[in-house]
Amino acid sequence: MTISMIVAIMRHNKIREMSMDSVCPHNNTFHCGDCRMNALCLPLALQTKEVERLDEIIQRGKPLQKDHHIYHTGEEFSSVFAVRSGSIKSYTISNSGQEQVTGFHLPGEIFGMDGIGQNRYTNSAVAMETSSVCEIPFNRLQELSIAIPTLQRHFFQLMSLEITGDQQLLSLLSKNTAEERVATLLMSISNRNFRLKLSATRFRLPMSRADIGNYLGLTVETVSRVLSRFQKQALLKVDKKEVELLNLDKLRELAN
Amino acid sequence: MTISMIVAIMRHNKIREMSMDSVCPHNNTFHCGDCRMNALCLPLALQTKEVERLDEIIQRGKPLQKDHHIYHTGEEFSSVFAVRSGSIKSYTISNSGQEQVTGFHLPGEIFGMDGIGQNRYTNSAVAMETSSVCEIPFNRLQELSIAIPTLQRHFFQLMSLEITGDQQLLSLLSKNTAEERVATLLMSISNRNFRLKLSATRFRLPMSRADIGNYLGLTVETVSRVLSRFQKQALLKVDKKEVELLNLDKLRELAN
DNA sequence: AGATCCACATGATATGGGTCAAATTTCTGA
DNA sequence: TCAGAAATTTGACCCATATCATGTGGATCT
Repeated sequence: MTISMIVAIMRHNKIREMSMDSVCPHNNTFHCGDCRMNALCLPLALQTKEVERLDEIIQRGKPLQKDHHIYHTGEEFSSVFAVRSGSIKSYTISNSGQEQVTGFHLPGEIFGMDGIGQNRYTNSAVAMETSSVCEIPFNRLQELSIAIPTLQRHFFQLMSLEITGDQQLLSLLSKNTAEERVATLLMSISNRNFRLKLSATRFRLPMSRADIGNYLGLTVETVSRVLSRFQKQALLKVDKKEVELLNLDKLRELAN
Repeated sequence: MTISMIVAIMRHNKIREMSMDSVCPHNNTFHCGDCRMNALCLPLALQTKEVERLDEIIQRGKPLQKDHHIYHTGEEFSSVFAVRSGSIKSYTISNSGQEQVTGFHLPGEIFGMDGIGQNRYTNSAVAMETSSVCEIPFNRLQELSIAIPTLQRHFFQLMSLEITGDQQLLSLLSKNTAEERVATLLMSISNRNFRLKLSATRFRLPMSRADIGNYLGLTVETVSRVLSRFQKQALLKVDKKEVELLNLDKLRELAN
């Protein structure tokens, strides 16, 4: 028995396990209507009947282990994805061959929209921890958008928000110091956790220091030093990936 | 006669002139079908009949003088715009109160999509020279997208391309040197000029050095020094805003 | 349990581009 | 056409962050 066979079996078992875990008792499928995320995710702004139609096209609960890819740069685009649990990292390989982290995706967030423009993904997407995602075939979503104008509008909005988010990040990288950048990322995660009804002050960073640095245009060393400095100033406490924000006001001020 | 009156008259004459210049002989309106840009702009990928329907909703040829704004940050979103002639700059005011240039728009390009997400423009848009733009009311465009799925798809693609473009810029800012950044911008403008069937090697930079620096996350001084250095290395010739690219290979290599 | 590896932390040093200053050129308005 | 303002260039110096080096603790494999 080869290693790849073992991996395949493990993967298969994992899929079973995760599916069971989220299954609707009577018919073995899981619905957007039942998902914890439905107030934040695509169903947002849809009516019950419409959610049911969206439900039909979504392939739910794809489970993924840490470091497993959802798609790679250059692969043919077919779907966008919603994070159901865990966390996903998007990145490209820049012209000069280095990785560039372009985003971190938390539950309820949609990713993969970069693939629409050229009909292939420009980013790769990888699970930063055990995660599950819903797959939304884009052709079906387009059709449905014609039938449900609210959905079309909502999706235009999502893409627009991605644009403005990237532009804010541009501004951050081009005008702000290392401390401001790190504080901004911490506040962003804090706010997104709050939206998820999780603690805004105590959470686990799903990404490595290297990913943080890459995303913020800094080196690992700088990220590490900034976190140490923040801890010394009692702005927060870090222990490995666990963070506790102690002085939200000051951090918010840094993040501005 | 006051200055503002003279300006008003000049402006009026300018409007007349611009309108006349692009007027359809029989009914005093200008159509997408006749526009030089129609192979690059929104009508791309539409059939003749469909272009006529798009035509009906577009307000064409809004003329603008240098430094006139099309919209400001925070204003209610209503339309996206296409550049017909001239060039437009998008920028936001960052949290810390400084200007952040987020894009330069050349003829055939669409801008204003940042407003969709929050129903207000997050950027301001200003003419960098005498320009004209077509206004596309977004509600009408959405309706039309339902009737013409090709248009819906095309618009999704446009937005996705804006996302990937911003992400490439992120990578540029976070990983590349001043020389690489400037070379990348020059090659970008060169390529876009080529697409417009203009010279790829000799053109006028519509933006100031300050705008270039701001866009690329550099100071004016650095931009100026890089251009001088490039000239010393015979990669190009700059005379004020006129540029002639002399060594495309080397510049392309820097831009990678 | 020991060996290996990897993420993270921290110190020492180097440097690209920022900052400040000043000269020069170009634009603008009367 | 001229004066003042604005944009650009260039030089000198400095600093935030990169780079290089080394150490430490925790995880993984055998």
